[in-house]
Amino acid sequence: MVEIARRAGVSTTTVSKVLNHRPGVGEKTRARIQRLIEQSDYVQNHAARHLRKGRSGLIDLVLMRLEGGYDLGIMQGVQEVLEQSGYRLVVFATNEDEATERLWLRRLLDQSSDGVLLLLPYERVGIAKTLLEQGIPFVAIGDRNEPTTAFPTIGSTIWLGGYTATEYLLSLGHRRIAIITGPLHLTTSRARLAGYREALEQAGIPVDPALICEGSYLLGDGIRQTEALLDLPDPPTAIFAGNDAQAAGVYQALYRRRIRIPEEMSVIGFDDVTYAAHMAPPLTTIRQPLEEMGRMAAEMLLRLIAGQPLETHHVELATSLVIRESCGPPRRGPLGRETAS
Amino acid sequence: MVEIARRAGVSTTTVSKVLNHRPGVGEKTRARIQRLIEQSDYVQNHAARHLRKGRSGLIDLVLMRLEGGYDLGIMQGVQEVLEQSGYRLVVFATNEDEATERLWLRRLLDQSSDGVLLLLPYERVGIAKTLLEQGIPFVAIGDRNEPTTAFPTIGSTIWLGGYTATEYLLSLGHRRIAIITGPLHLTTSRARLAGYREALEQAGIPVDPALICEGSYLLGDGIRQTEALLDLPDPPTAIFAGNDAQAAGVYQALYRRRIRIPEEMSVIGFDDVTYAAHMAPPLTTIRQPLEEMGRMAAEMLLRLIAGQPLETHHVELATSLVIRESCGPPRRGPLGRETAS
DNA sequence: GATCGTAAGGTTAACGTTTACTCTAGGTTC
DNA sequence: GAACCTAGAGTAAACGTTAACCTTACGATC
Repeated sequence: MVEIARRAGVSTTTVSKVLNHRPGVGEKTRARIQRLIEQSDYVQNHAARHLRKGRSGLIDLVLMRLEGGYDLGIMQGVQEVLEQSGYRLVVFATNEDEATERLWLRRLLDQSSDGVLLLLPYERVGIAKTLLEQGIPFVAIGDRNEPTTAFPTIGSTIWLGGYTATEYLLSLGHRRIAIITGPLHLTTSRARLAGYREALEQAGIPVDPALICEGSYLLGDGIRQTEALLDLPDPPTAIFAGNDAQAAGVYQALYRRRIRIPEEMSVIGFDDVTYAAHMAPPLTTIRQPLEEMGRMAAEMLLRLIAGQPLETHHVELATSLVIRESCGPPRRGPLGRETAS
Repeated sequence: MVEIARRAGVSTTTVSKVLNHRPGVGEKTRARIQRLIEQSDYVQNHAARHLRKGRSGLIDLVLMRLEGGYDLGIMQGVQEVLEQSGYRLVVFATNEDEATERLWLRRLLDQSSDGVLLLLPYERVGIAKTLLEQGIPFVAIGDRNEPTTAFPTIGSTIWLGGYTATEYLLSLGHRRIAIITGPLHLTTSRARLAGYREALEQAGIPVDPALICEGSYLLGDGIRQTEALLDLPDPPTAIFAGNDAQAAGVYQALYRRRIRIPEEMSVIGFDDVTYAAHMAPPLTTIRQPLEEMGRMAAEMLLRLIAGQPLETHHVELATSLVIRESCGPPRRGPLGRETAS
């Protein structure tokens, strides 16, 4: 910069003014400096600007684990917005480890982040509280375990999703519908379950506790719980998986026993991650608009950082039913080990 | 920091020495300052250190697109290493767009990155060249289109993978083996194909050009090309997909026609991404040790940044055959639309 | 023609650290 | 006991940029 100033025969102040599009520079001088800047391969030093202006141009996204489902959809949305805004995205995975969380939090406080996107349904070390105290702008994505208005949140209509999924299965004629939930200490899991119950009750069907299984949103749970369900004396005709990963597990377990989808068993998922459409058969699922959630969260955060007021502190996007090919009318009769042809 | 210095009755210099574990401070003073630091919630300002020391503590990972397959495996490995080292991971997707690439490159030059991991098989704007010129440490992951020794590269034995996959199918008795490659302008795609050819030739089987389809590593290509293959007068008994995403496409196309895997068609993939094991049936595939590649790349980069010499500039990790359930002996007779029972 | 306003540009300090260098006091060596 | 060394601590400059404030000159206004 000094170099440019020298070459233009002006002070660095003037160059800085040009660079930052601030007034106080004559038209001719501005043009001349502008040209010089473009000719040289000068790039503003990030650290110095950061130090001086107090903005790092970085946004942290914290999540538990890079998994390629839910998280990836969100990340794509976030990335899209940030790319345009000039902010850079820092990704951090806590691995659900307390020490790692603490480490990250400590590092965050060095003012190297302008804002944070929290993709954690719950946390161990009071991240939200700390961020609030430190006045670091942040937005939480996905329903938080503690409903709060203290900070902005982006969610989706989970309860309704659970209701819709169940209602859809009912409409196909199913009466014995199993659900494999997420961990029930998470509100978001309980919301799905509540929607499921509500739909059943409205249809006048008693809720059978044997058909409610708890998973932890992992594929393995889908496998395990499906096997348990199949071993029931009166197995369900449809399975509602708490997320698409678990639905993939259901597929796998059914495949093992050579039970066909949807002829012998209907399966519905939740999330509509990228691979849901790619499963065989393509998975019918409740769509959460993940990318859009990511986009909105990023946009809200940017507004927060810019000090602009938010219209609402909690945005809830609509879930929707995506009908593909994994659900059909219930089978008649028991599950045969050999498929009826 | 000033505050701490004041409270300890010393100069900031001394505090700085303590913080950076440098000599020149008495044992007692050091302990006293140490205690004060721990008591206060002081965190070193990132920007100032960055400015002074010239290190940002940031590493950029550039990729074309967040996809959740190959890229995710690598990212996980990278993330793991960086987390421990104290570096933060900045993720950037070029979307294969020239303007976006250029934008990123320009931003990178503001010295806000200590190093770069390049997850691009090819690029539009000479990223590698620029990084080289600017002396920014970087490591390329995955085979580059231009074989080079100018910068360090992490790859895997792709050719051998292609060979092994084909050989495995041959060993099962297949004679008509199709391959759906990646874009043939990429060396890495051609390497798979070359391995395939070699295996066939060694087995004395003529290469049938009709069985070689070009895809672009996307699921859709798997679907499209499989359909083309099935419409052949003499369709193959096995399909070798250039990557697992394409294999998923193959699954989908086969599902549509109710062709069973592996009874009527064997499918083998490439990469062994997370979801390969979760497909139904679980996908037999050539494993690239993605996480390890990510880890190694990150470690090499850190060493580069630290100015330590590298043992080798090109590391090639071994691919391996992961046998799951998508391959079996070839079917006898033609493909029936109705499955033979 | 004196006064004022304004636009263009410069001076200087500051952002929070680190580091090269300096100073001081106390101990060691002959 | 003088010369020298060393450890502990401090001073001040520097990293590259920005912003508050100041200066100058020129034109407009009455």
